[in-house]
Amino acid sequence: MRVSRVQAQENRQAVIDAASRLFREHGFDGIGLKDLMAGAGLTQGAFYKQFESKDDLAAQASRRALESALGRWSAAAGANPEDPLSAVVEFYLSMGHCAEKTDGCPVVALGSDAARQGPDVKASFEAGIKDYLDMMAGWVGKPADDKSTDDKLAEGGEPDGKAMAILSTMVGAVLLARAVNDEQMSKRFLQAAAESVLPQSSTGAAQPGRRQ
Amino acid sequence: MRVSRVQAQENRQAVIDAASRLFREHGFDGIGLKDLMAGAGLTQGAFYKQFESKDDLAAQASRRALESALGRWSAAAGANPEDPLSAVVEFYLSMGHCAEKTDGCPVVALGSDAARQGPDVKASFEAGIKDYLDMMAGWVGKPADDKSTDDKLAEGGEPDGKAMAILSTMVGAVLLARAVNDEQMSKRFLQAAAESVLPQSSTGAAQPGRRQ
DNA sequence: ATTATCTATAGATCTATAGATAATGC
DNA sequence: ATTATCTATAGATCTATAGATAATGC
Repeated sequence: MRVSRVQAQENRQAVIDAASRLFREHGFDGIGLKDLMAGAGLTQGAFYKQFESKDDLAAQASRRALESALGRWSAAAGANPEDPLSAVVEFYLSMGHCAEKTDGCPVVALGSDAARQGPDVKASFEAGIKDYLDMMAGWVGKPADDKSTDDKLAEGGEPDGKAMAILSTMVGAVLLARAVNDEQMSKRFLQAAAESVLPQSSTGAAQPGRRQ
Repeated sequence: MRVSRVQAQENRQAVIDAASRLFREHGFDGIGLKDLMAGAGLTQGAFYKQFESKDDLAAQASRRALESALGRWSAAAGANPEDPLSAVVEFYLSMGHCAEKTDGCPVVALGSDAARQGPDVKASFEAGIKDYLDMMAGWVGKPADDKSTDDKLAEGGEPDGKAMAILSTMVGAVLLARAVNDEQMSKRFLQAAAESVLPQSSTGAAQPGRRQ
């Protein structure tokens, strides 16, 4: 039954990957160790050789989820280097992302839950959120600033307030859009948020004010 | 052991009140029927004479939490009739509200959870969110519009996009502020959001850019 | 007679641990 | 010899139900 050390490391990564999706789908309290391990094709008994506790896995999986989300931002931005912010906003504030709880933004899927977790999970979110902000900082406001959010906070200075406000609007809009039954209302939230953070351009979605 | 019908109705309301706070504190999956009933001084056995299921209570408690939150908006707005939006924003985007998970905004405390719930819970959130938007609609944009968000959606028209964007920013900022360990970062999120939704005025919080 | 609440319990599930197994790694 | 995973289980907790109790409401 024993596997090689290399295989054991691969198993560990597979559990973290599966958990990063399963937690987003069901919440930290909505899924048990048995199903988390089954998500990687293992049984519950192998859990405690790999992780200290469920909380430990929650922290690892949160970090993984945020990293994966940042990768999608990166991909969206790379597909439109002329206007990366618009590209990210268009993807993030879409009905597709709104419906995609399992693979979508972990801040929306687990933000309310994270607020109730211990410092390890919050540390994962904090690091991931700083990565979001650092990426956005290159797209809004003063373009020649390459300090990280961490550096700015350490200096007692300002992290990019504009990036923080835009991220808040995006996260809040998807959270609200997912909390209601009315799909039309969800669309309006996404559209209103997109118009608010990209005031100059049309948002690609249904034209505001147009009827058919 | 039996109590009067009047008392039974009071007990029911007490359970809903307690649950509206306990669910915000622990999440829908983070607290059981025993503790929910104990929150109103009752035992678990009385639950199913009062509610159909835990999901049923979740929907009732969500409605109650949203109503209570709207009451606090109303109170904040009434305390400053000259500028009700600023009054609400100042209260909502404060570190006090950020720390106050149990009695704070249910969209922030339970939004991620609500997205995973059934249509009854989402209906409670939808109704409460529409109430938020209707209240804000009087403070932003065209002032002479007294149509409800429901009426606007029914006509296929626009609910107030500005109100939706502001609400998204406020909700997202508190969600993000609560998901990180670093208190300084939390403050920055609240401040950045306040500056974004109230661009003209100073925000009462620490002066941006000032050091000591 | 009805019924709101109580105690008690069924049956499932949860986190965490214990001991067996079989393949790795020395 | 070590150890990653397995099966099995302890002990707690979960939702939901059953039956007892005692006060209400007719």
